[in-house]
Amino acid sequence: MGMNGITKRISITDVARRADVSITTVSRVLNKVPTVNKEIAARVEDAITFYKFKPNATAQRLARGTLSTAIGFVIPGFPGIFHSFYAVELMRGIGHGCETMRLDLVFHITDGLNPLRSSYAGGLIFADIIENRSQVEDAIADGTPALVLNHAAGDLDVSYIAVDNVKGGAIAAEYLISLGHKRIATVTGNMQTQAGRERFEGFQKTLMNAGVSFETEYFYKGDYSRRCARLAAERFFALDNPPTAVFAASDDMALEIISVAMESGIKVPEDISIIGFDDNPAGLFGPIALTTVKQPLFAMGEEAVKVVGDIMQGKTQGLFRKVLSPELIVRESCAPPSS
Amino acid sequence: MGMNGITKRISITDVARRADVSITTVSRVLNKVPTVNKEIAARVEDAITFYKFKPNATAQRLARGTLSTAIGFVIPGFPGIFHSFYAVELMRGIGHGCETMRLDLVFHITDGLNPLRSSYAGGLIFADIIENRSQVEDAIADGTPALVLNHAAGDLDVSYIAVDNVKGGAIAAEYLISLGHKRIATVTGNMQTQAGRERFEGFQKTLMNAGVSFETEYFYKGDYSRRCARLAAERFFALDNPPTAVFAASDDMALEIISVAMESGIKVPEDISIIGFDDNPAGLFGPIALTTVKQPLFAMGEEAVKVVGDIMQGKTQGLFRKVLSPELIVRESCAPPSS
DNA sequence: CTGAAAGCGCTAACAA
DNA sequence: TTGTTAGCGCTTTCAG
Repeated sequence: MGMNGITKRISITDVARRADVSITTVSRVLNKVPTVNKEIAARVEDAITFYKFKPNATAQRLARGTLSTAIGFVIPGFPGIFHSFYAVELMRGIGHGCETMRLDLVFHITDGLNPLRSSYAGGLIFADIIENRSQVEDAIADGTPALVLNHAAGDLDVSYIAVDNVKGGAIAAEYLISLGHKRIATVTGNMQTQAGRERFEGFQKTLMNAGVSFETEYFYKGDYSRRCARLAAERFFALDNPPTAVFAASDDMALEIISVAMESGIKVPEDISIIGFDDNPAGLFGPIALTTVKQPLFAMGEEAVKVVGDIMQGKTQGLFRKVLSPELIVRESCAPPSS
Repeated sequence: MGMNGITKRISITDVARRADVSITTVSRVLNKVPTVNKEIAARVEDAITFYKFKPNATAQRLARGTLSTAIGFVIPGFPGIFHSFYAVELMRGIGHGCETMRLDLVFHITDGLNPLRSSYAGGLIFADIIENRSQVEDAIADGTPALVLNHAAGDLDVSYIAVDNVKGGAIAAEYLISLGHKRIATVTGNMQTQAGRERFEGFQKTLMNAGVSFETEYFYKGDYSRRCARLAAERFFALDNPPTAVFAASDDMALEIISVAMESGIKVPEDISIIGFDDNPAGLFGPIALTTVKQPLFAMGEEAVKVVGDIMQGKTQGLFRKVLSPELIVRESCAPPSS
């Protein structure tokens, strides 16, 4: 039970007084400058532990002139963002990057409307641009190093690391077509996201180019969530002419579709092929290993930190832009159509 | 294409010079002190936008004497932590709490071994204590306001908000017993966590007290993940004398067990009852709504911020300890045994 | 090897 | 209403 009382915060001066040295010397032992007399150093150490003294990090930064060592990670706070494999992988990558670069990681879950309270941050990483374009613009305006993930914001003067989602959608479609499918359905991602729109675009174009017709009844507008996927699956399966394959814009959705299929006695991949997007390890378990399109989320997050960190530290300048290629991962959930 | 060149960081002095006023006046308009002459204020504003001046947050803090306004959230970095509904709900609650208290949220994903680089933080919230007990002890030692979530750390001089997990396990067992089940299995959570151990303890004790025998073949040591749950389910279902009910220490696991059951043609709840833990909304979708034991994760996170924030701001002192009660949520996945 | 002194960029009395 | 003057707590020359 800690004793109470208004304990005034102790500072380097108190320590210096108690050790009977100057504050400079205390500062030296704090910073492990080797040229301090052993005995004096010991005395200082004692005083430090006596007072449980912890240097004021703010004052240190100001004196050292080190501008903020924190990176802000801004994520649109729409419900469910956290529950997506996408956001979580990004976080892990960013967390890891910050750990290795010794940067602090500050989270900002935002509605996108209020201007970010971002004064603490030396750099900003945006998880995507959804309704928060103005925040990105603010960052650009006041010169804060910023990078946008998973959204090739070519119209803004900002760095980004994105994935070629058009290609991703095309890869899925091509694979399904190559297997011989003609009746191919899709559940899209959230169409507010560039990724969602582009995956669908690549998918649809590829179908057209291959001369595979795309019925509107094979289209379901989703939002990456399992819930939507279930609804979509139920609708697809009830069709007079059900699809023989479906492309889901996230693995979570693909997995849910498999569940619905099994519940209805529809066999995967014999009766229906399912391909996902993400390469979520959850796809490895379950009844059949999921065929999917992989995107390197963790690596993106990690690289984002490196880029922004380097700009913050003045090692780099200018815009950094990179578009990564997604990759087909063939497992067990797709096969040629039987009907 | 930004012009390059070593642009020296501009400070309040530059702005003052350009607006031809004292830095105090600039400071005033920065802080929206109302007593500034309109015209002068406008001149200052101009200078500010001209230079794209942003006050140095570090210097502001030092001058204002406001100790850190950041709360650190420390989560053990074991693989999969992020993928659990548990961690994610906590995060949401904490994120929300910080937003309303206007505190910054700094994440620390830690292996538990290295002493936290936590100088930035005015307070710390620990997601649990797993292998990072020493970090909690450090915080206590240097007087950083700290709170542990989901772990009643009575042996440490620290605040906590926990859930009565013994009771949670008991609630699940009681319900199953009341339905008439005699062959009840369980997949536990990670036994490194207090929650995992206590849930099992409450479950087992209740069975014993009710005179329901508990076979070791009905026990599977899990880790909250779907993967373990699948393995457990496969083992349970293959038993000569399979259980008629199973208690899973997380909804994720419960959901996976339902999947395995359906794949094997076992009907839920007719052939087997399943009860989970968490009240994960995912349990609402899927083929049958999941019966579960609810714990108020979001609220815990939110309250934790309030507690730590108040201590940081000197509004409160002393230890705060609270144990919340879990609650039975009856839905469709449990029924009396048929055999 | 140690200490005095001058800031880091800003805020906050206190005067004017 | 505005400016002068001290600091906030620490680091860092520069002498000694």
